[in-house]
Amino acid sequence: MLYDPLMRSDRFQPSSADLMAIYQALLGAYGDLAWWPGDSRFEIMIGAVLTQNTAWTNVEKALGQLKAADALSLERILALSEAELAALIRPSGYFNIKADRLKQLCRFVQQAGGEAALARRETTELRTAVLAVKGVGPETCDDILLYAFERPVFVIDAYTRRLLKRYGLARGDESYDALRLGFERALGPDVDLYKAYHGLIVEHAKTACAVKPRCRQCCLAVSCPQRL
DNA sequence: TACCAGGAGAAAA
DNA sequence: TTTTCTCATGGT
Repeated sequence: MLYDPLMRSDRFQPSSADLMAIYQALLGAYGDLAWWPGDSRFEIMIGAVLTQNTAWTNVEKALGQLKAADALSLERILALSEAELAALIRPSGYFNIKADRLKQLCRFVQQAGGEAALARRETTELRTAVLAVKGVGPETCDDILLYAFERPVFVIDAYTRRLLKRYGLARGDESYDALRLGFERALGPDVDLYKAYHGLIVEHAKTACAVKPRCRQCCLAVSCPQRL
């Protein structure tokens, strides 16, 4: 289903067939990826904040420094001063802001009774609560819900917007929730599919130009001369 | 040297 | 309500 460029509404109602065709094309190109990288639910949550507007390679450095300092835990992060935490996550960029955001997230988890208590919450209630944490926007929230808590919430990022635009399925400026709900309605609640789909989109964005320098529709790299 | 990367919140218009 | 600005390191 192609969108009507003259229709200025916030609607995004793709067909399941269109979205699955893109998924199958990406799956065929990159295979079944083990994604998101992270050894624990807590590490995934921390990584979701650290990766905000930042390349994952820089996040890996920051996570490595947290591990080396034995600081990758709720208790240790809350015990560190903001300056100490900022120094450890420096490679991820925006370290002062992210140090505050990590502490906000850890305080929220602690006040909620821990990860296990959060895991018992119903998905909509959990999403509302996580979104209310200062420094956690919709993408970071949904990274956490999908990959850390395994809830059927589709993650929308800048790559996903470009992908939809290049395939002519969306304008690309629709609201976050319009795009998220469009995926969820078309695909049905499927945690494993959502995880794999988002992972493939990101993988494609990182490698497409090298693999298919002449691709016209799907290459997501900003540096690609075909980008829209 | 300049641009970009798995955003989010505050300030300004 | 919408747009613009700010935060910042590391790779290309």
